[in-house]
Amino acid sequence: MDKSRTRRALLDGALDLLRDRSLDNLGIREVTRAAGVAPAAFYRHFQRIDDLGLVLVEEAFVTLRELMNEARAGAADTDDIINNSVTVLVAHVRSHQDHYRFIAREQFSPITSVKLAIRREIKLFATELSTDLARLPVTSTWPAPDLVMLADLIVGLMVDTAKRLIDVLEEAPEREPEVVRETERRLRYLSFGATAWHPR
Amino acid sequence: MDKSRTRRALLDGALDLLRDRSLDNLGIREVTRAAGVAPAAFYRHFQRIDDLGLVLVEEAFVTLRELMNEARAGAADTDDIINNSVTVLVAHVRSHQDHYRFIAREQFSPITSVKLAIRREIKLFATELSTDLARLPVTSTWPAPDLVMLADLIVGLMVDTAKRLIDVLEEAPEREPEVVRETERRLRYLSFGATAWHPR
DNA sequence: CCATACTGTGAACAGTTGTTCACTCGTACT
DNA sequence: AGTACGAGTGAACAACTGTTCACAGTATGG
Repeated sequence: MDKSRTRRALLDGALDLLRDRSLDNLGIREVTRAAGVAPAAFYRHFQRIDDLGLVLVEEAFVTLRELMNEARAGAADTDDIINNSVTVLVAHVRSHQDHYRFIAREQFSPITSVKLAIRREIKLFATELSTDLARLPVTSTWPAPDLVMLADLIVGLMVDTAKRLIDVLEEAPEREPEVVRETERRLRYLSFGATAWHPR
Repeated sequence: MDKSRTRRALLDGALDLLRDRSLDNLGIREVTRAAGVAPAAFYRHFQRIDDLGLVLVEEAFVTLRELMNEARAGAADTDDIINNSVTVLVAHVRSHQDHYRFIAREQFSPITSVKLAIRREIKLFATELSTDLARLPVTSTWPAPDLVMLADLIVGLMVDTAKRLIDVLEEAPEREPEVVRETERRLRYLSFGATAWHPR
């Protein structure tokens, strides 16, 4: 009947299974079963499991852009930016756990199309972040490559934090504040580094 | 006949398959086939595929410690340390590609025992690195937590670099120097950061 | 030199997989 | 009102999976 309806059911079912399975090992029959649909129905929406994966990647990064916008909202001095960013990141990871776990895991996926898509999106994300950095007083005079470098370092830290958060959330939730503080420290370290850095 | 002989064959066969498969999706039959051995033989050496994975993790980190020792060998001023470290890392990743790819990929493995083992080893690795950092002039006065933080940042960078290197090596080997230069810059950024950092 | 322990074998098991097929509807458009 | 489209079905296919089993061969130790 409603095409988009079962499509969503397939995506959600897949995302649910991907909680403790890798995309590489995700069976078409499993997904359709989780979606409450006949196996053959899968092919009305995707050709292969890879396509399903690509859609999930796209979805995940849509939420990442949401994150960016939220974080940009309250911008004061550097320290506030850091604390605010981390708070927003934590809240976001918490409410989109499945998507974050998925991209963290499939970042090195043997399914090349998915791996490449994720890498491309992360690169894009870092570029956007670097244009934001260009507006800050400390880094406003830096040339583009240096901005990208710093943005890459920050994004790497974010990915790492997301990974830690997911683990902590499902294993020892009471240790969450600890992760938050750790991340803020590291981020502060990176931003202090900017004051000592001589760009070329 | 020779027990350790087939055991190695199984490990090597697995490592070979893991080039474009995730551990989660690695079949026992596949492994025995790659090792040229009957399926049932697998159970003489490992109970489940997880155990095989744990052995591979251990092997990978043995080579990582080799790396550490090699890198420690030629230590001069900070700039030399950076260049030397990166050179050694590159050489090492090149000659142990399969192991590095494996740990990079399974760092987020759905197979929890393997994931935990990797995380534990990385943590240990960072701790060792931090005691090395304590010997450097810039960081000698830092308290332990700050040293660990910096070590974590560096290790994170190394993992990231290993990942990039593997991709570059099998997709566009001519761009290797580019990755090397990029990594040196980032590492230098992190070390410059140390001069501006106020530990507490 | 014999007996014991143990690695590797090949057959068998029931279960699951991806993919195709002709099919039945319900929907939307003419 | 009727028709053409296409989403979802259920059965069928051969191929593969993990695991067990009794057995064969060989090395080791008494």
